Amino acid sequence: MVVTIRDVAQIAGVSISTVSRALASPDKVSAVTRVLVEDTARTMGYRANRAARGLVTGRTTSIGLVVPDLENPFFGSICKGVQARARSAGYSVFIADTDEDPSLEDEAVRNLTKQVDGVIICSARSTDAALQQAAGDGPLVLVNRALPGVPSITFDNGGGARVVMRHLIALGHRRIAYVAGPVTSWSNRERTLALQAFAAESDHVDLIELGNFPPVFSGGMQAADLAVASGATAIVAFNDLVAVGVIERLRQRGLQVPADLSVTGFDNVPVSTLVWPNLTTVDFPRIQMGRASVDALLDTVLHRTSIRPAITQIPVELVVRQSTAPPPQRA
Amino acid sequence: MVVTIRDVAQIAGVSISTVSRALASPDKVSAVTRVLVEDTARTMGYRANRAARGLVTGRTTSIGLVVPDLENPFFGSICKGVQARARSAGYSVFIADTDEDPSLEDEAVRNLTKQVDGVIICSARSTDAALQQAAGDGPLVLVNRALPGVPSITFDNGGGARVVMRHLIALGHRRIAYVAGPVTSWSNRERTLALQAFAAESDHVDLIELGNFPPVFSGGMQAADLAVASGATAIVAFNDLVAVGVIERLRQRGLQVPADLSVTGFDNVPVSTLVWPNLTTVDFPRIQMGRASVDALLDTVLHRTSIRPAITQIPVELVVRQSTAPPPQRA
DNA sequence: CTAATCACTGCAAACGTTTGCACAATGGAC
DNA sequence: GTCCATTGTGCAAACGTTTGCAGTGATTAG
Repeated sequence: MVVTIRDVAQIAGVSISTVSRALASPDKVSAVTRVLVEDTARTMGYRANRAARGLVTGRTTSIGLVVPDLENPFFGSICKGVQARARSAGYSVFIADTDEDPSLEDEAVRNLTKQVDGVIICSARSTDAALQQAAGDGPLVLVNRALPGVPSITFDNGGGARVVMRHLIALGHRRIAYVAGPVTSWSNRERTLALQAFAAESDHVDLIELGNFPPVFSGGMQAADLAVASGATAIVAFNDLVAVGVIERLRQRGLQVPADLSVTGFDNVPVSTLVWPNLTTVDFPRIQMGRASVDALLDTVLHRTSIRPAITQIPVELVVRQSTAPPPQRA
Repeated sequence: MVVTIRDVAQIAGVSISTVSRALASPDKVSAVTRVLVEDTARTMGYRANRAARGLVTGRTTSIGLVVPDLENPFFGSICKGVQARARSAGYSVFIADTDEDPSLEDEAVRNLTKQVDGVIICSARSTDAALQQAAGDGPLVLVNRALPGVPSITFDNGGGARVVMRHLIALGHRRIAYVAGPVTSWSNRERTLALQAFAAESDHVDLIELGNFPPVFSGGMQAADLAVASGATAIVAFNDLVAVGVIERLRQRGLQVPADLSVTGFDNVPVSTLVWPNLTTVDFPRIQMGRASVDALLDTVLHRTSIRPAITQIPVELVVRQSTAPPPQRA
């Protein structure tokens, strides 16, 4: 039924060791046998059994990827990057969607750990302790979350927050409202701290924190009215979806963006160019991040680089579109 | 280092066969040994090596999922459904993103076939012949594409197209433009045929086919002007993204939706509620489709049901929102 | 009390590879 | 012509499981 290395060896008239070597490490056999074996294998449609190979080598040439929500385009992009890089390195990707549930996340990691060469956890919702534990059980890379002692790839959230503030202040805004994301979100914490710091060291700039909101459209709808009441002339939203929600609510109240208020987002997801006005936002190169995480993981796996579990920070950049403008002139 | 079944057996004071049976088929050992083994295994942190098990059983308890583009939320949802259902059945999911490239798709399928129990291909871009071939190499389920002789899960594209037409005609529209998707798209073909048929059998209804456009925002931008020139009062777009593009271009030209023209989409992706006006569209229950595809696959894998490679059709429904209204009164 | 059945457990083979080691053949240096 | 190094190949063990088969007691029927 299925063709094994034994069949190839028999047809080619060599031993199975030779077949194995011809295909895996071509420089260990003579040129003529290599060609012979390669041809035989190809015509017979032979593909090495991964389970058998994994059993003896102890490696699976596959990695695990854990994400909170595959439906969220933010994570979709990261998956895409991970998948592409993994393939080009000859690795396959196991995927696990945790539905934003920390306990499912822990379980997924535990399940994966023993059956892959390494695991990438994206925007981990789990506790530091659980992650430390997981890192001890096998190669692990954290994406979009930093944890000392564990290799981590993050976006420069602080830099993104600062460049947004600089942009708004340059436009002339002095009262700026922040619609924060979930308290449990690591990146929200990073952004909040950077916004506060930047506001504190700028003259005559007030940062108004409106509180924490769900990181989705409806969260923005909720926050918009608070922002208006606060007298802010610019609103920094936790992410693009929230920004879109804010804009929609302002529209309903008859307020114009950016004429009456400026609004910014984070992430630069596709929807930011589908709404009117197009969003000024901070681009997070997610595919690149996916790729970088695979590189970091394979680095650990292959070279056993337990030396420097570095925290890599990927630079981000401001994308200025139509949702920001100078504040309205005081009457 | 890593704990094997042998270690568990030794500590528990039983043979490895007993450990294996206690964990895999608990009814084959006595109650007391079962508990003993289970406890020992748990405290030792034993997890069976999948490769070893797969080697002897010939099954991997994992399935492969091939999608054209993980960044596309349409496929993200399907992945989510597949993943969830697979987990609850004890299966893991290998994922492969083909970047919309048919040859990458073929390769991905070939790579996966030998290392998983079955493969699900989502919106296959490959040729019928290649798919037939793949179906011969192992269990295969097609999603969002129908192929005789291969188990397929599809949306009721025809039904969706008809319900849109009925809605627009009921509103009073008589000149309806269709912005078609890629010629290579199976679902586009299905929708086109249904629209044509429905228009043909309705009195005084003209279906204006504007041609094929990229299934994205810019495709809608391109098509909008043609639609206006055609004198249509309603525009049926191939999908939601195209519909959003159409609306944006109409807005730029000072035309109001739905006052001047009605616009509809397909898919009901999240963005359809983020734009103004919210889109009237056809909801495609994608997560459900993902789940159904796993069920179909496991059906084939487990019960070896080569009897009826059925083509399952998932019903769809119209979601009426703000982008459709009666046509403007003739002056 | 004997024989037969039954429930439980252990032995050992098998799954398809990779790889350390041994061996054979070849070629070059002296 | 001898010796050594080099190159290429094969043998066989090992990886961690599952599972058919056989064996051991215990239980039950006669």
